[in-house]
Order: sequence, then structure tokens, then C-alpha cells
Amino acid sequence: MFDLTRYLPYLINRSGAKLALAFGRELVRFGVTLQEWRVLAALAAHDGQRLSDLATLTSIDVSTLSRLVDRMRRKGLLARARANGDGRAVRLALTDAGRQRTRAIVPEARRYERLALRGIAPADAQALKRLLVRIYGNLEGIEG
Amino acid sequence: MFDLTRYLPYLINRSGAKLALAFGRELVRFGVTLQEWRVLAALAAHDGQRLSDLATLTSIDVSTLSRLVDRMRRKGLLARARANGDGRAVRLALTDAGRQRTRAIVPEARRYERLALRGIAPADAQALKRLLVRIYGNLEGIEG
DNA sequence: GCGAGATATTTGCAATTGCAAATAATGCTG
DNA sequence: CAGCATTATTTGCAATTGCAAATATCTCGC
Repeated sequence: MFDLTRYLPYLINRSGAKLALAFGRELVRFGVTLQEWRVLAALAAHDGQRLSDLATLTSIDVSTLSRLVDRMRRKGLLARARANGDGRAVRLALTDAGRQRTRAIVPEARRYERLALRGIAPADAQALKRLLVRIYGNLEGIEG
Repeated sequence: MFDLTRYLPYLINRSGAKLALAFGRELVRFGVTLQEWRVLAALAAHDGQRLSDLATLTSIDVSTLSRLVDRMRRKGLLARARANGDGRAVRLALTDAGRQRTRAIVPEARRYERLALRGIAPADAQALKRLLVRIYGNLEGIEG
């Protein structure tokens, strides 16, 4: 009737969930949660982002992110400051400690990526990533 | 330092999250949550599964699933019965109402899949799915 | 430069979540 | 067939989650 094993959303979700579970466990020894890592990685890519940009980038709801980011500030991983020029927005930046923590995690993150891609030709991995970008794009601006 | 846009876990997570968000909103009008749909779809694929099998299949934690399934039972979507031959296990089966609800949702689910795959050649979509299966397999049995 | 509407973030709140402990039933070993 | 490790599920509990409402700031048009 409905074959899950060929249903894209299912295949995406279960790979993502497995990856998240496994890597989340790994992250315990770095003293951060998976969500915190996502914020670190997003800020490492582009520093000085606003909260709402970060929400879009990380796929974390902004209300969740607001609290998450506050916890990370208390942990000393990042700093928040009202944007100059717009007192509504909050600009986020990694602290030195945050950058250092991120640097420590990155190799482990890359290791997991390699693990996930084991046995897949680099060209195929590239193609896979391109398709995932395309899929995300296809879903932009959908309101249900 | 770390390019998110080429990092596989990130790309998988954000596609999955967007898909989940959009389709979850769609499901409101069918009177089920996204997680409930996942259970319906998993049971439609293989009826009579045990709770723990379903947990593996759906990537939902078994304690969460235990409560979720109970809610679905109260909603009349499925039935639980102790497995005969093993009094520990619970076997789950869709009720007629559950099957009917699933049948109503499936076309919509397929529509979302097509939406996600827009502009992607069928052969590429096939390849993508195969790779996702491979990735999932690569991660099996990882303990962090 | 004053309001009305738009935008960014925070907070209230009820619900879901997942770990760990408890419970229940089985299977193995001697 | 008794005891003990194993497996399946449920439950306790603290934490996270996400929607919606509240708050704060900005931007226009006039």
C-alpha cells in the first residue's frame, strides 16, 4: 500500500535522526548538546548573525533558539549584543572559548561525515549534496 | 573554517526539518500529528509490528512511542494486543479507521514527495534514495 | 515628528521529549 | 525447575519544545 523504503521524507528523516543520535552522544564529551553544536557551527560559518537568521540557518524555532542561545551565553560560548542601527535585533558572536570549542569539535564532525559516506564515491557524494540543496530550495516558501 | 553548506549532516537535517514542518502543517486538517502519521505509515507498510520494531522503523524513542501509540489507540486509529507466544511484546495493528485515515493521507504524502523532487530527474531521485539507504546502513550499530 | 503597521525577540504555557528506573515476561544454565 | 541475566514495555521526572501573546524597536506616510 505504501512503501516506506522508497519514500523520500522517510529516508531523509531516518538518516538525519540516526546521525543526530550518534553524533549527539559523541558531543557529550565536548560538553555541548547537538543543538548547541549546530549554533556553534552556524556561527563559525558566519559570525555576527542575528537570532532570526540563525533560526533559519539551523532550522531551530526562534523561541527555542532564544533560550538556547541564552544558555550558551551563560556557558561563555557566545556573546549577544543589540545590533547597532537596529535595537530590535540581536547580533551573536562566538567568544574565544566558543571558537576554541568549535575547533575541537570540527574534526569529529568531519569524521562522522566520512563515516556516513563510507563506500560512496566522492562524485556521488557531491551529487547527493547538490540534490539535498535542490530539495531544500524546492520547499522554500511552502506554507502547507 | 567550517562550511555548513557542504556538510552532509547539516544538509540532511535542514531538508528533513523543512519537510517535516511543511507536511506537519498539512496534516492538521487530517487530524493527526506528524509523528502519528509516521506510525500510520509504518504500520500500513507492515501490520502487526511490535512496539520496539516500530521504534526502530520510525526513529522514535520507544518511551515516546509507547505514549504516542496509546494516544492513537484512544483516538481509535490502532489496536494493541499482547503478542501471543511472548507476553512482554505488544503487537500493533491499524483499525479500519486507521487504515482509512492513512489512505486519505497517502496521496498528500506523495504530492509532497513530488514537490520536494521537482526538477530532479527520476534516475537521480532513485540514486538519491539509494544513497540515503546506504548512509543509514553505514551508521547502523554506531554507539557514539 | 506622530501614529499605524511591520519586524525582532522574549516570555507564558501546555505539551512532548528522552533518559533512567521500574515492571513484566521470557529464556538459559545448571 | 530455580535463579539470573535478558528482553519488552511502561512510567517518573526534569528538560526541551513550539505556538501564541507580549514586548520592544523600527519604518512609513503624512
